[in-house]
Amino acid sequence: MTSRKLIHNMNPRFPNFLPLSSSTHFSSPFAPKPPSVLATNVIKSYLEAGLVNDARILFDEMPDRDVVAWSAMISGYTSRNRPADAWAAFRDMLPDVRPNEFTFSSVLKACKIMNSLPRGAMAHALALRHGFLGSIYVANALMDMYAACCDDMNRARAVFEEIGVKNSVTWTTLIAGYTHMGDGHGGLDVFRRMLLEEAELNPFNVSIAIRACTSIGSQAFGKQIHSTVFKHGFETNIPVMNSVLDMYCRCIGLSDADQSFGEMVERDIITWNTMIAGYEKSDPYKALDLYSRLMLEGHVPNCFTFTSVVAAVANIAILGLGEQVRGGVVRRGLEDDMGVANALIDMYAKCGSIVSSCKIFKAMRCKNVVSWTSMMIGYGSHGHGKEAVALFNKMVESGVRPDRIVFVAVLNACSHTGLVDEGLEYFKAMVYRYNITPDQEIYGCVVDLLGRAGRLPEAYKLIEAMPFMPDESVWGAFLGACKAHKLTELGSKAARRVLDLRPGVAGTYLALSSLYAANGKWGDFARMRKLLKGMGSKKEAGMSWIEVKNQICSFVAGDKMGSHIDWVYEAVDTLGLHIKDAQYNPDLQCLEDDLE
DNA sequence: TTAGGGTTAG
Repeated sequence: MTSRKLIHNMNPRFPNFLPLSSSTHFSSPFAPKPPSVLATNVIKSYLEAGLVNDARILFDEMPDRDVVAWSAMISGYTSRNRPADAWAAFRDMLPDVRPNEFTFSSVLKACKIMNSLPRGAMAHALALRHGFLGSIYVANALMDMYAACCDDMNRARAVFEEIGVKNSVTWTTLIAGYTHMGDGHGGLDVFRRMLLEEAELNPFNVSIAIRACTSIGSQAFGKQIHSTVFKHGFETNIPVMNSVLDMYCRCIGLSDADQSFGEMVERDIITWNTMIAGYEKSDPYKALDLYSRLMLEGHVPNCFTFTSVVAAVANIAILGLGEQVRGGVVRRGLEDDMGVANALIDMYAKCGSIVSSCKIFKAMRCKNVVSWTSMMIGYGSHGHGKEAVALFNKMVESGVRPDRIVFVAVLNACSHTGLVDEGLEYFKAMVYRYNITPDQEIYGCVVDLLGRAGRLPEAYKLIEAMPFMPDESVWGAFLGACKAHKLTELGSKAARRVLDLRPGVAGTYLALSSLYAANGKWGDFARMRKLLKGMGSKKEAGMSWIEVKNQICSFVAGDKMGSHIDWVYEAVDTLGLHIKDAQYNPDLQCLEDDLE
């Protein structure tokens, strides 16, 4: 039966409609239901089936829409991710029908989804006026809304403290509020208080508490809660075990995660996604193996799966493999997902095809700050610094607010393109216009920016003015610049600071020795080399790789690659000729350092 | 006849 036909059958203007007479008694279970109840039931069925517009048509044809019908419609819009329609319906009902606690809990959820504090606060005021703040449903929904819409937990906390008799949802909502905001310690504090007040553990509060442990990297608490999982028999609950797996992947180790994964009797797509994300960086081949296995077991990969699988391919950097995975994305109609598209931009750039990155980026209908950043980093790593900087300006023009990571990208692009003054302007804008507090990474970028351009006194001044102790990455950038510009005095000063922070790092001694060599200080050079030999530790080799027929061949300076080494040196000679053609005199000293 | 909390990415 089509929805229109059904609506006609239900409509009081049609003869087959059940009439509502004053003699009808509703107390008996066999008594006919009033029309509004029947209509609301049909509306609910439509909403459950996802036929939101049909539900609305029927709703609009109802002659007497009571609070239940309105609440069902508002709740339907909210659960079908149409929060603006839910809010509009809420406003429309107010002049005629008095909302109840069901209405408020649904509309507050809509405010949460819209991330709209003004609307949420208005709903709060109305709930107060109508006297529904005593409802635990309304109070919990209010807490949840404030946790999602505010920058801190103060308002959510105030609502929580006002609740006389808290239930398990109250506790879980507050713990989740802190944890999702990034305050895992706050979440765990509430969890501890919950235990002290002898509230019961359940799979909801346990899984969010594990997530809180993961967010603060607490192995001890994480393991402790994992043992609680067994004590309470939650090891068969999939969301709980998914949290446990994620905690092992991020905080403890992949082999432990693997063990728990193997012990799970039942798994869902999130289980597989968690493991794939866990392996994506450290063992991308294993991540791809899991991807194949999940499909063999009958699961359907989703956008989360592909985001991690595409990232794994980016780490392997085989373009052919990337094209295959992209085929899977397109087959499942997921190419419009923002997360997947962002991962594809990064993957293509890392596989060497910046043109494909550009195509994906340009085809995106919606872009977020990650999309712009991925494209900028792609341009930067392909030597197109000016394009990266231009993209930053375009991003700001399009109304996207830059975050700290975008500034890392634009500062790196400026640094590699020699746009020093522009880079300094971006640094100032970051601090004063966007109120982003620079961290070690940002200072490292600015030191690198100034250092590459030879403006080392300014770089040194900046380091001295830092409001916290510079770490080895900041000093490392400075040392690199001293080496490039052959400034021995400043360089050895920087090296001493790096060694104070991280003693025994071979790379620092190596950088220092080449600095001495570049300035003809052979005595100091010999002393450094002797020290290095005595340390017995080696600098981590910088590795290069090339894709040949879908296979990756990696090599380091001085590598013996059998018969292939001749090809490599031939290619290096050709490059050398090109470099000289471009009127550049290559510095071969650095090559010899690496060969030591 | 209408309402609630947890897990995966960038």
